[in-house]
Amino acid sequence: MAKPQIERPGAGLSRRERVREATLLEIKEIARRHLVEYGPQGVSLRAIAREMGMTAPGLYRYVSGIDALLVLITAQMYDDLADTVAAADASVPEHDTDQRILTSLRAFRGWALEHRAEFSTMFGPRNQLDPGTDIGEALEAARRFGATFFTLFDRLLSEERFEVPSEEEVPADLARELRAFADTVGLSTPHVSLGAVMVLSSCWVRLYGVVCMEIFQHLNFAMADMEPLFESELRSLLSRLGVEYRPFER
Amino acid sequence: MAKPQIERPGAGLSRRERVREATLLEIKEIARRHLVEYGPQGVSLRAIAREMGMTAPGLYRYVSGIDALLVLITAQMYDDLADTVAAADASVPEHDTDQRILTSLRAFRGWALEHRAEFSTMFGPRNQLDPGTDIGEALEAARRFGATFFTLFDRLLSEERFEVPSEEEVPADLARELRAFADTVGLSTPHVSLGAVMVLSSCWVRLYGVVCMEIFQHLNFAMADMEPLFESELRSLLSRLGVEYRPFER
DNA sequence: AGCTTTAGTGAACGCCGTTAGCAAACGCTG
DNA sequence: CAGCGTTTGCTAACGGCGTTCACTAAAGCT
Repeated sequence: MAKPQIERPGAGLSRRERVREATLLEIKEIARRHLVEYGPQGVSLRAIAREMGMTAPGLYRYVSGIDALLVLITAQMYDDLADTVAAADASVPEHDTDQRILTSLRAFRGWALEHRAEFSTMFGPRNQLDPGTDIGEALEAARRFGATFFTLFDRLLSEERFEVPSEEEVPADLARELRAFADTVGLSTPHVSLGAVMVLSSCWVRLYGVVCMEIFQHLNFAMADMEPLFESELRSLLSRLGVEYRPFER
Repeated sequence: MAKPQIERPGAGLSRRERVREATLLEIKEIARRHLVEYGPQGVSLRAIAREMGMTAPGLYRYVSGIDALLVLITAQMYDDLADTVAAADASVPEHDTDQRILTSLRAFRGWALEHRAEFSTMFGPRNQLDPGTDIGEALEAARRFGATFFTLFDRLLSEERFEVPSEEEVPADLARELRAFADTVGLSTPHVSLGAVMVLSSCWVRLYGVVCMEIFQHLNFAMADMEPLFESELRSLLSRLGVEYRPFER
């Protein structure tokens, strides 16, 4: 009887590599849980090692330092968020573009609300980590997350939902920056004009603003529930995009 | 010859209280400098004490702990920012409301750019400090800062620059929150309608979003200079407020 | 002059990140 | 199976941190 040759996670890896991958995963999971429970300051190699039944120096076989570990889990969290948004998008019938957009954007806020600590480290200020720390992995994951939204936007664009500003309406200096932006994120296909990129940027900035404002709690001294304000911004934002707003069904 | 009885800073305070106030000030200044130079992690009581030629426990006569110190300097920074914006506003002829608004908002961004570390601690995520830390002082300073902007807005409102949404256009749940907000910040004078508060909130969220995006560097992997995007948002934001946009003269 | 309040110190505790040297386990090769 | 390099994890140690406590010395008041 031949052994089953199914593609399992970790296929093609030696036993050693598999167990190594597993402990690295455990490290990241515990680190993320500590981040949630004790805040960014509360993530410490010693505490993680303690919980795993080993000592701190041992972790250096897996991670080059605490900063690198934080970068690793940040990447993980971007992937998590991207998956959540993609799942929300996929949960709506394919043809109903309006509802898909709505659901996706609300899923973004929803994830942020349920993962405040994570969201804060992902979208809050970059604390200066000592030079030499490879940030590439997190950047790559952030790019994947961004692509989730760009896909949504691209669909709106191809459906010609909203009026796209002409090239003349985009100031020259802004045009240069938008071009660089579009090139980097892979939005430079022929049918995506600079005006469209401008609209996208503006919308993204607004979404980012409301959600940060809520998660970072900068209005909570005066406003108990931020959902109505979010929905209001969402509505105004979507009207710019030619998407029909529908109230949130609870 | 009678001694001059001029109102000096620290008047009415005993010698002891004056020198105490001075060292407290020195502590805060060094703390803030360390924040700028070494980041939020780099602010330590021991380092501050060392620089002052004393030992860390001595600082506990002035500050109840590191968290409290961070709250103190945060308050200081809000005052600093408020002063900067107010000065910008005052630097423009009184009658030229449009230019005063423009200048003030640009001053906000300008201060943020020149004080990234400060801005990040003020407007970034609230890191959870141990319970019992009095956050009141910073909140009070933040309120003073907010008042700077509310004054600008109030002027626009009284000049009837823009169309104010009617009460019916404000959803009920949002209305409740906006009312609470207006009450807390002292905007509940009769001539400020709920629709006006809604417009103000929306504008503030957008300004906050674009500046955070720039300072926290969440687009800098794809966009070198954020000024054009800021100016573009500013323009669209001001058009909503019925304020004439004028390009930035360098 | 005497007494009280205050400012600052030194020692200590328990955290933390990180490095260096060492011993055991693992897994491959002959 | 024996041998041997590689990988893994440990202990010990260094220096830094926040914070508490007991104590001294100075400052200010009566």
